[in-house]
Amino acid sequence: MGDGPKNAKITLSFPLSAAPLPTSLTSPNHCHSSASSSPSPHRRRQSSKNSDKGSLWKLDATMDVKHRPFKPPRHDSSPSSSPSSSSSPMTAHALIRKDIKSPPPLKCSKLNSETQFHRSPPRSSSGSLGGCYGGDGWDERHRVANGTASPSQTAQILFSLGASAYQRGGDAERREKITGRPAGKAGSPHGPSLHPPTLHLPPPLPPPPPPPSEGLTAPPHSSSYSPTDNLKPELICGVCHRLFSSASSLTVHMRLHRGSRALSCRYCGKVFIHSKRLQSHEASCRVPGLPSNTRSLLARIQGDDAAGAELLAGDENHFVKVVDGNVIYFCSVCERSYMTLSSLKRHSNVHSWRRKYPCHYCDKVFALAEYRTKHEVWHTGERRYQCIFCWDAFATYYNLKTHQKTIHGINPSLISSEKTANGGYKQKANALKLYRLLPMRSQKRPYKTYSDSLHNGLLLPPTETSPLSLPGLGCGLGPEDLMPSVITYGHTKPSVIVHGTAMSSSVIVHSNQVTPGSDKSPVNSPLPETSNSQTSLKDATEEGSRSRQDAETGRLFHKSRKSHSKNDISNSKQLSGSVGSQVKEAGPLCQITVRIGEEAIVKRSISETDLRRDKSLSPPKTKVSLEESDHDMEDNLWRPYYSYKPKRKTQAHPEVSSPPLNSPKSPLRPWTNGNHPKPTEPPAGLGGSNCSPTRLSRRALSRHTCPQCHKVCKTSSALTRHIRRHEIPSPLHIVASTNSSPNVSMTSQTRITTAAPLVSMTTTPSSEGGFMKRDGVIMDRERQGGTDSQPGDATPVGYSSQDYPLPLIVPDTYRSGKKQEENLLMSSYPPGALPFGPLGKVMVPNGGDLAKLPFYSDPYQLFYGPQLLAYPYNLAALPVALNMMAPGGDKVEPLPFLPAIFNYAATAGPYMGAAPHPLVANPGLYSSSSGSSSKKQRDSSSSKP
DNA sequence: TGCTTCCTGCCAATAACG
DNA sequence: CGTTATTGGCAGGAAGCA
Repeated sequence: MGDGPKNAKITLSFPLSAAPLPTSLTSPNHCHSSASSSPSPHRRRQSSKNSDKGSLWKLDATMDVKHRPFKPPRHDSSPSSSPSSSSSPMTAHALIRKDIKSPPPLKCSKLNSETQFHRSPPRSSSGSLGGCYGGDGWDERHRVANGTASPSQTAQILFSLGASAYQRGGDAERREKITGRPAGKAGSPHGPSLHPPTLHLPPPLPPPPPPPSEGLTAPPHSSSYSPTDNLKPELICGVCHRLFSSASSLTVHMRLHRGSRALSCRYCGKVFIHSKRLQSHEASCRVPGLPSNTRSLLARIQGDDAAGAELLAGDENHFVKVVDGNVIYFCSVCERSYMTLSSLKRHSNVHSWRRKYPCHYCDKVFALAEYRTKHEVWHTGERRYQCIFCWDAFATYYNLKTHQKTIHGINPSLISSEKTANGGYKQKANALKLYRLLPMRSQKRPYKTYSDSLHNGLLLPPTETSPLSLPGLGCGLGPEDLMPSVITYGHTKPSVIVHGTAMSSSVIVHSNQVTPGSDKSPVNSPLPETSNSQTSLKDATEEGSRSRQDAETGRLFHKSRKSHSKNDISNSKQLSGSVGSQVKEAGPLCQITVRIGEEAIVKRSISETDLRRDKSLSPPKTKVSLEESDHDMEDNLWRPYYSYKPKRKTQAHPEVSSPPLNSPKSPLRPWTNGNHPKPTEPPAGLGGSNCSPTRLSRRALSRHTCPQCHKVCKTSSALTRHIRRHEIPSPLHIVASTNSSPNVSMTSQTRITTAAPLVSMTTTPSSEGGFMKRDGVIMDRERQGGTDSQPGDATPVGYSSQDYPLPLIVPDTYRSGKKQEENLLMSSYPPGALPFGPLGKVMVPNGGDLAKLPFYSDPYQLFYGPQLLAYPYNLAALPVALNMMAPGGDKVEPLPFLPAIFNYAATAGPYMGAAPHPLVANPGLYSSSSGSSSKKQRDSSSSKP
């Protein structure tokens, strides 16, 4: 029974980082886990390579793993070998911990089931019923085949059971699952040591009685019936032979066989025998806009109730679960778990690409702003990591660390901070830093406006619902098909990626056949000048932003589409060219991306089904994102960092898609039922859904709808304020509007410009050299955009506010007033832009050693002299030397910055003349940014639903 | 092996809403 | 004006790639 081990292992592995898990653990949990948890697609994905081996994983486990670290382990029955693969922080024991949590090993399975009911009362019941215990179904279906189910089998089965199974109202099978689960577990061949025979529960039942019409869910407490219970013969269900301790219980149970629909969930079809449980379930199940696939996930996860988790509300993009008092957010697409909602949302973009972050210096595009920022460092040559021992500055933390290890023999990581199990960073109080992080030279980009993000979606006109046939895919993707996230990797080059918007999850289909012709088809989309290719690329990347705008503008936008600038037209042409006919018929809710090499480029998006609902609105069927054709670019040119290539450890799991596919369409959203005005946001679509789902879900149902963008506000005042925002033209907006036809209410240009009001702030100065020289390209673009504004040229328009190229050196006026510290530091920067070489690297004027050239000018020095850290370095004294901690004593407390003590000013040398350096004058500015607990709380609180 | 990219908890700044 | 949501940066290790 390789199963046991495999299972255990798998369970442990956790999605995030996971290295492939060794498959050698067996654990009772395993049973438990396998049973209670649903196979995580994600996990499977990870182990996809191993999938054969079977990757049964337990969602719970995953969660636990990630979160447990923060808590003291309850149990550490480390299955011996916790395989703890080095790579993954979570080790087997973590998993086990959870699984084993309460019950002794022997009772494991049984207890679990019981506990689950006890722990989370209402839900638990449903959860358990929900099929957490896949084991049964598994049992039924596959045990037969093998006599034992391998983890992989189990995983598959569980997974395949998917939403549909749950939603459709249980059938006998489901029921069996539930009831039989323990048995299945127990019966499991591998019931390892942890899984003692005692676990053998009475075989759930004789072959499933004719399933009641409704589909039964196992009685919540079914599992609780232990063989040991004294059961009266008369209390045996005549249908399924289940034993009951009381007549009332039996009576309730019989409802199942009667198949009364009255006790089935209106939203997911789950059947309950207790009305209270049903009510409780419905309350949680009734999440507006919750897509079916998410529901299925929820359902599966509910099974985890056994583990003491309680499922909370969620949205299209995620679902929430409470485990041991911790709120955990799960990505609906890959089921990764996150401690904070913000982390989850950030992650979600990886699937949706709702927002794209193009490098301003090359054609790379990133899914996270941070990635781009880091990447751009290589273009700018900025060295922000400064060694406190030798003052050398490095571009990356890695370089710094390497330097300190090799040159100074110090590993800064040893004394700085700690990581969380999920890979997150947790700052230690009084953490020491053996380096200084110099302020960013380049101006931070302004935060994007909410509205923009909210409407990121793409918004294409409602295209018809006609199925999207992707050439190459050989299949038509109907709306429904697209709903679930399907990820197919075909690695040929150009391929099409479809992002399903319906569920926030992205549907990605890489097809080889996608048509070179269509894609690149020069014919259709003659890509004009290559010179524009870049810009167009950026535009393309910014498509999301535009889309957002579009969404905001709503129908207006659609109406105006026809009057779009050439740019759009050309784009559309390109699109049509690229995507070809298939796109035309694209189903709703999706976004089509052309993939080049391993990467994806969003070619265009398709509007949400919402639009479908209101066909009258239906504008153009597809919105074309501007896009450059691939043919211009080679793989090298366009390489979004975030590759869709299946990664070992992450990425969307293929499986996920399937269940949802089959699953009935998600229930209509609240507004779909009636004639409500559509919620402004693109309904949840790729873009829409992703856009601040939370906010939307909370506030979307109000009545105050913006006529312009259909945004819904709760109060009239809010609406008024919102409308005012539409009325306030930004400088760029004005410019754009002047260029565009006055009659065009909203062109893509204007939309874009409005989206980037802040840009104007930066661009204005740009004329005065705000941009670095190496930004010449960008400047040109901008210029074009501002003056020429050729329809076809993407120019600045293509950038959403946050993506708009910004000068590396920003006028003070543009800086946030809060950035006093940075301002002070920035003031010490050498004026003007640094010269850059052909490769975007900083050039050393006299041919000096770049590595030794301080990125920052002299005035920007360390305030503590290296003499304080003479070799051999006395790390123990470092805290004191750095004036970060009080010497000696049990209590180590941070000290106020006391430059006088170390005579920093003297050692630091002259600063900008006689005047002391700002930091010297105001040491408080240097105080570390140790987070305040209050903030923490705030964050945590905010993250909680 | 060296280096880049990815990841995620935490936090600060900012935007939007009530 | 207070609250809440969003955005993006940082840390620093893991994963991935050449």
